[in-house]
Amino acid sequence: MKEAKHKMHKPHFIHDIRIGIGDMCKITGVTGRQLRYWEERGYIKSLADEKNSARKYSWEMLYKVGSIKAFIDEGYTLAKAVEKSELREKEMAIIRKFMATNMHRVKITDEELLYGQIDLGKCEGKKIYGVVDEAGSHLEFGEE
DNA sequence: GTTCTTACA
DNA sequence: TGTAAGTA
Repeated sequence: MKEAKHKMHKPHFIHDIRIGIGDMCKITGVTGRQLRYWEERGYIKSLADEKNSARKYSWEMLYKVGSIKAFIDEGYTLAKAVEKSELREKEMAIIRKFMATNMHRVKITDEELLYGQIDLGKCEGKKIYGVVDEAGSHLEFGEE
């Protein structure tokens, strides 16, 4: 009961989404020919449908295909696009881990422009804030 | 109608 | 990578 804790998703969660190749093409703009080739090269994976041999894709693959497609549209070759996509996903995983522990609170300063102040905790006694505003984004010390 | 594999341009 | 052919 406890080992499955992280797998206990409700049916409607995105992790249980299964997308057919047709929808994958419409959503990402990648052709079926490309999807089969990418899979053949080991860049992406698909789940074989129980009944026929039709492919089914997970939410993770939908995201990955979209990511690869974006890099290809930027001019990267398929191999480079996959490399960039996988690297970025790992970087994001690390960022999520960090934020899960260090992002104590986000104060929204402008809902329209999406500006805010992220409480990143303390470092050597000083409060640290990640600030996103009209100037872009930067770090600030909190006053104490 | 959709998807699959194979093969050719 | 696009497309055509013949299936399931």
